[in-house]
Amino acid sequence: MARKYIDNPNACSLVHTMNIIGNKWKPIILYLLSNGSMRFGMLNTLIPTISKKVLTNQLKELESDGLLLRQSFAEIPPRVEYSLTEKAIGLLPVLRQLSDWANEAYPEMEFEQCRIIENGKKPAYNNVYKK
Amino acid sequence: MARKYIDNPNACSLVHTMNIIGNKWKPIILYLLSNGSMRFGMLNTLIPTISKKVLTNQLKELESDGLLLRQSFAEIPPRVEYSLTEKAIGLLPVLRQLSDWANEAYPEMEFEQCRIIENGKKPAYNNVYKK
DNA sequence: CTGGATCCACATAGATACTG
DNA sequence: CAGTATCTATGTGGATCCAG
Repeated sequence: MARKYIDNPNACSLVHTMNIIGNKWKPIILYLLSNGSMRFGMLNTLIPTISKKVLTNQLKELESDGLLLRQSFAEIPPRVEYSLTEKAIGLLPVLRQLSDWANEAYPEMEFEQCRIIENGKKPAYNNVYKK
Repeated sequence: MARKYIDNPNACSLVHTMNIIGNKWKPIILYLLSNGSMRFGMLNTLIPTISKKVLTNQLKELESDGLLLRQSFAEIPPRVEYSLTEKAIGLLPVLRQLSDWANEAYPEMEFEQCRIIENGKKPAYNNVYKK
């Protein structure tokens, strides 16, 4: 037995982090917003395999966890812009390290050939989004 | 619109990382094994709210993704030891940064009061494991 | 002790249609 | 355009029993 007592604030904050961003879509949403704000429809276009319902839900959760700012403009047609909060911006370097780790640990995956979207068309190899 | 074309090996490797470790239990399993190998039953004791079936499944997936080494000893009663691979060890610093981020971004959570287990008893506040 | 097999409950995802 | 509402399908998790 390795130990009987584990004092692990780190484990619990790690769990908390994973509860917030540890799923299929949220890291990608944060990544896509890292260059600036984006509209709902653009996010949906850039992540072709997500449904509107799920995207809506993910954006709500990210907003309620303080990672996203939602700005709704009273126009016709309506416009909603999503952008990262400071909290989320602080997370970007870590996300970068997570992707760096995958590139090193799984060189055979050849991630450099992977695109989300090219010239407005859906990619032929978006299978990484399908688990 | 922020951009029409996104060249994002980082996004895809990030997705891959999250497919591997981005769920409720796997980061905790990796964290618990960071000090050395551990048996199945000990992991189950240290994560009281996981069922055997799910723990088995998580361990299998981690093993097939090259993060865990599984050593089965032909004894009676049987003994199985799990330990981290080099690949997983390379991930530990990033996991540490993820927990650091949560501590900074959510100071009100007071993770330092959170334990997985104390002196062999189940903790009174393991709610962080229940989403 | 370490699981595998089975059954069941529940939550989530997907598809479709609709609305302000 | 940016969602909501509804229904269904899928799958994941929990509990229990069984096996080597």
